[in-house]
Amino acid sequence: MKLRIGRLAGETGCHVETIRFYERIGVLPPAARESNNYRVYSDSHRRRLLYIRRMRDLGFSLDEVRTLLRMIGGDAYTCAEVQALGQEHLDAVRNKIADLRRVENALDDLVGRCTGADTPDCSMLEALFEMPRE
Amino acid sequence: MKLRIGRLAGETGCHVETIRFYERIGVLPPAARESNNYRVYSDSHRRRLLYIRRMRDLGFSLDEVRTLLRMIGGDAYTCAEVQALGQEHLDAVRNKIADLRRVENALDDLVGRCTGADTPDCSMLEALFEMPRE
DNA sequence: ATAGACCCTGTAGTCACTAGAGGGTCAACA
DNA sequence: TGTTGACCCTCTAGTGACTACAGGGTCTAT
Ligand SMILES: [Zn+2]
Ligand SMILES: [Zn+2]
Ligand SMILES: [Zn+2]
Ligand SMILES: [Zn+2]
Repeated sequence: MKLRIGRLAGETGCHVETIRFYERIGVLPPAARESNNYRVYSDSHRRRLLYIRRMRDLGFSLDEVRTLLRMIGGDAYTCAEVQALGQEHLDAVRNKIADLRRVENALDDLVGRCTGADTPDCSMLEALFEMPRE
Repeated sequence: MKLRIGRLAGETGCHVETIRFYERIGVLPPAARESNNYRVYSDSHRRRLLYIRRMRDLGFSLDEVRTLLRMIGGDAYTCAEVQALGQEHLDAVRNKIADLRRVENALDDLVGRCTGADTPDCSMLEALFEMPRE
């Protein structure tokens, strides 16, 4: 029921420092304190932290997390707004994947030129020198 | 032949500040100076900068760039070493792509749950609250 | 009494830039 | 001649999302 920061970290799979960091920047509400000034957490904190971590796992920025938390907290949101936010982020992820695939192809091509020999002439390096930009 | 920082930036597609930054951290050798203290660049600087930018476009870190520049400069490298560096980076890129595709699938699933209605009940948010981690 | 596992605050470091303050230099134009 | 504007300079601080100390306090067990 009540747990200290180390146990909360263990149960949510994130570092103690990260929890304190989230409190400092305001995405987690301040924890209650024991008489020795140790933080104590309840189940609602644990749920909220898990929620934050799941959003972070999906690549949402802390700003986006804050936005969604505000929407939920105030109950002043619509499914359409949430969907728009999700779709926008999904588009960003897809763009990043496309970028990385272009990089992957270029790199694959470059590495493929290497003979792997123990000599100081490397066609990958030469190709890099002559490659056009962008 | 001789060009100032603004023109070098224009020709290489990078910002003036970035060039000064590269000089400060030592990936670009210090430029010569005019009597008014303005930096002057020659063709070898331009080639080196283009080379750096191409590596950065491929996602190599500045540390990796430094390593490769050192190898080339000293001529004390083998094709096999270069290939290993390239392959390692390619593997990292592929891992990142795989991560992002998992994220893409999860997000696609979540966004697909939304009805897009103007009401404050959203199955994406609910699913997020119940999702397992990792 | 002392070791070890916790906890606290506060600051600084990471990466690769980017932005800004506060100034100097130079050519052209009125 | 004065002034506008495009350049250039240095130095510092900010970005995101943590992470790593430094330098302490607290609590339990041996
Ligand atoms: Zn996003
Ligand atoms: Zn090679
Ligand atoms: Zn790499
Ligand atoms: Zn919805």
